[in-house]
Amino acid sequence: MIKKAKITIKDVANAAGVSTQTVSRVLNNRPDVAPETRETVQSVIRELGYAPNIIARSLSSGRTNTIGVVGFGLEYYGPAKVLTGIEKKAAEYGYSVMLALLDKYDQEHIEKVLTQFIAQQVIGIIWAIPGFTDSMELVAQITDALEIPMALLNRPPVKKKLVLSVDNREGARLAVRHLQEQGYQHIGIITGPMSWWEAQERLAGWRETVGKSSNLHKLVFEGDWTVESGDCGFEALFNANPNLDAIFVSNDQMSLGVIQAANRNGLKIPENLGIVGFDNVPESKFYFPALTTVHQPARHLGGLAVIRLDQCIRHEYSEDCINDGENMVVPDLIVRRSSVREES
Amino acid sequence: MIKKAKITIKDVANAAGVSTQTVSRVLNNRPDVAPETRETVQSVIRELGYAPNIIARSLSSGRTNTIGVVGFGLEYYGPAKVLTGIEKKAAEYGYSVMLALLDKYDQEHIEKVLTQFIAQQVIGIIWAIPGFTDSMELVAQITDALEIPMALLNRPPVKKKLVLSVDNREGARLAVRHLQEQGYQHIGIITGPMSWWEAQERLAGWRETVGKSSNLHKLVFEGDWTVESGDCGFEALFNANPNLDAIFVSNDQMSLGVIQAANRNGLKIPENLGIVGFDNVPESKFYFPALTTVHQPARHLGGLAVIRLDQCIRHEYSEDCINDGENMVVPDLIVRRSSVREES
DNA sequence: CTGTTAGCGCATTCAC
DNA sequence: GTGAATGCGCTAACAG
Repeated sequence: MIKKAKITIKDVANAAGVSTQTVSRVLNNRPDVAPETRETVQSVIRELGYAPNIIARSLSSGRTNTIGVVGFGLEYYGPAKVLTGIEKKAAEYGYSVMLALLDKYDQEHIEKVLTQFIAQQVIGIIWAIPGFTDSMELVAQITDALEIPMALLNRPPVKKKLVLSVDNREGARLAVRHLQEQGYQHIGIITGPMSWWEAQERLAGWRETVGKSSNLHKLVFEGDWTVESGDCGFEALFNANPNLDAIFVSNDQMSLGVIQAANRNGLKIPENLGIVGFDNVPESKFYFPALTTVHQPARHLGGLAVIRLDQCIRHEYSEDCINDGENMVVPDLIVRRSSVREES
Repeated sequence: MIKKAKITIKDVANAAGVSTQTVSRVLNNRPDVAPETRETVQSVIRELGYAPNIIARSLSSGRTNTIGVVGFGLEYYGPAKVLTGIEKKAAEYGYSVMLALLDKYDQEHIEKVLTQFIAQQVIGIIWAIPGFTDSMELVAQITDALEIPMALLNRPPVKKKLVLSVDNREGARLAVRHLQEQGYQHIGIITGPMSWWEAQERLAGWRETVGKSSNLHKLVFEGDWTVESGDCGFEALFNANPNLDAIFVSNDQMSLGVIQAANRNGLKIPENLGIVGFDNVPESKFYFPALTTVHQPARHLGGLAVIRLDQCIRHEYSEDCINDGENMVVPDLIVRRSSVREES
């Protein structure tokens, strides 16, 4: 495969009979070019099939238009949707997206990814990794030193940092209030792993809403997001609370486990047991019964991260005026069969 | 936020009392540097926290280490896993990954993405988009003109092109043969949209295996990958074939629809109806009953794409010696409850 | 409005 | 082994 020598701005300039500078102006849509000159240059560009070398442009101008995205657990629905939202909005804003996936979450791997992005001269970074409370310090420490605009997703607010999150606590409140309105009285919770900030927030929202009781802890089971753990959670909660009549389950996969465990035990949903999940994965609509669940606007969150990051990059948004409220996206409740008792 | 002036190779050279070339040599692990000099330079690099500017390196050397990945439908399990496989292997091989997502599949959008990648000087491209037969021509035409190593995923073999696929046909054969071995006699199929090559291949594998019959077409229902269409497919197939006793369903989501339709109609799985799905999504293990399904090694496919692309880039693998067999990854059957009748 | 000069940070020649 | 010159393709700052 013989490569045609790449055509450069110089070739275009020669062919058009102008200087490279003029071509550069046309490429960058500068106003100070005579309309005819512009036309001529543009037609030459088209004829030659010229495409500017972004690498050279970046080196010369001292800035890239690449944002680095650090992702995690793409095989899950939420993270994949966040990434989709990021990419779409980035493309719209003219940014390229460089992707790095993290699976180990220690200093070595974090530094490696960040070093790579810095070497690539990314103009901003989106840290699309769930907040694990056990490594919060580590991330803060490393990113503090960074002098690149950075958006952190789904973790507790940090002073002077751009953090964007789904309002998990409010989502949990919505779920529990709905169950209460449906007449359920003893509402348990299956949480995610407590090392996840999101899991903690959902638990907090539940706790706020169910009210006080001396035996609240008996209503809590810590799962690990898997279907299996939902199944276990069902068994454990019922053993501890024979009069349990509803469960707020912190994600949809675990809800599936609960549904199946309930079926196995001859419990009717929603008559004997009300269930609300979290995520609104596409399948949840087709669980049996259809699952009431909290919809996370994950895609919107990703898009918003790009918008804010862009504002930071253009110095139109500073850490000093960060207001948590505007960087919280609010989930909403999708009511389906699993939590609605028939009128009798 | 005051930016420290970026430190360059020059700063390192000055601080170490050597020339920039020597630093460059150390950076690139060239052999022709005195051990002591190397040590000195390395310690200076560490002290200053210097990180090489990859942009400058790329311009100077005339090659990047960036591969462009064009993706589609990340919110689905398969594509997300493929992307994960690509990223992991790319990182291992020292490539950066630039990601672009396509949702519209017309000439304009395709060209836009490709133009962007070329401008970014990517050294190779992975086209991780399902083969839609209605736009096969378009892609071929556009990529033919491209003089960049390129891997195409999950589409029909093209002469002189690097194409990597899951062996969908073999996957379907495995599924149908298994059903036959379990004693099922009348095996229908719910396909994906026939505009997808993967759907066609699964259909072909089914057809090869079920044997001849004059009324084969009555055993086929075209779905659209959604749970809903699985439900519809169940109804349609049973109306057309009262003696149907098994269905090969072309993905797991549709299988869920079938399972629920069967439950609703009082049909027992696997006693009255055997089901085999395709994909092996994590939930399929917890469907009720647990779903027998064809596991796609999607992650492996992504990794293999990087390996082959790397070989092409290094000219160790040429289009002339492409052998389809070695670029087909073979799925395997995960046998669970939904297709295994108890011995009586 | 347009051209000239300079330099981005690094790697690739070649000298020494 | 090491250093000096040169240029990658482009844009910024000036001059005209």
